[in-house]
Amino acid sequence: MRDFELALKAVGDPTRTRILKLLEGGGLCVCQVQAVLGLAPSTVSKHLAILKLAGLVEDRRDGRWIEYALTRESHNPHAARVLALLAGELDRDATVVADRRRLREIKAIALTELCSLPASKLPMPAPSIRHPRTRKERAHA
Amino acid sequence: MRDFELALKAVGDPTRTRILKLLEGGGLCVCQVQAVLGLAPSTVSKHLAILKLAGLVEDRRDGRWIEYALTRESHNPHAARVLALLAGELDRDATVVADRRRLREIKAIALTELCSLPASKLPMPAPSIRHPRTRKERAHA
DNA sequence: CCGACACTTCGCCATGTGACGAAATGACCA
DNA sequence: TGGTCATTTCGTCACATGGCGAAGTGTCGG
Repeated sequence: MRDFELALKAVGDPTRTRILKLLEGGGLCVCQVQAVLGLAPSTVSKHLAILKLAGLVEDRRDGRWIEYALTRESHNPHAARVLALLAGELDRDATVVADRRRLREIKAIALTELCSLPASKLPMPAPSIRHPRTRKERAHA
Repeated sequence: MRDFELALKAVGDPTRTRILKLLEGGGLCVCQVQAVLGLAPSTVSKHLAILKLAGLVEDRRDGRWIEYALTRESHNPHAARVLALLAGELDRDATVVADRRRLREIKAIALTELCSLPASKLPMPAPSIRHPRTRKERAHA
């Protein structure tokens, strides 16, 4: 039951759902995911770690980058069915569609220059989902 | 996406998973679910409300009792597929099996006397999952 | 009507979670 | 070897969540 819970909790978060839907198009490195979502690298990394722990995703070092992809053979027996469920859902969802469009634009940028770009230079501002106030904003209030 | 998130978050909690697996055997009233899980009535009620909001479950007043059952036609378009996923999972899970056994014993008791029984008189102590300390226990510490 | 009873709502507490920035890690290149 | 850069880890904060008991709601039987 624990494995099932892990997998469902993993997909149950909207940010992670977005990541998984992105990965349906093939493996991506962290900085690409980050560029699409517009979140801090540490945040993206944590989400990927959770997905990995749940057995939905596996990582592979590729030189300086680490590529994440949907698992083919998971250590979690429930993972395949959960991924299959997701594969049939949300393909018309506004956020998912926007994310895919944004991903296409980002894939056009070489990895070597992608990560050094400031967020403001990326194609379209990132659509964030739910933001507790940042440290700076808090200080201002 | 919100609907999908709601449905997945709903199933992602182990207590609610247990409830849904119980309901696969047919509709139940709150007190029956409560007797199986061994949780406070208010807790069970809250979980059922969450499942209902997610469109996984519907309720029907039956005199003094309220019967909950898995939805046939949900207001949530994702509900059916999530329930279908669940239907194929966890049938060998230890907790689920124990819950079903316990449910059979509880169904043998008439509703009229079930709710008035103290928890200690029910067949087998309830297997609870994760318990923060109760108010009383806290006071004692 | 009024008490009993099934259930829900409310308020509270402890713990979990998702966001961030700063510091640590680990791989490449000069 | 030392610097740079992608990624992870750590510490912190605001908010969400799951549990409980007490009080409220609504239905039946007397």
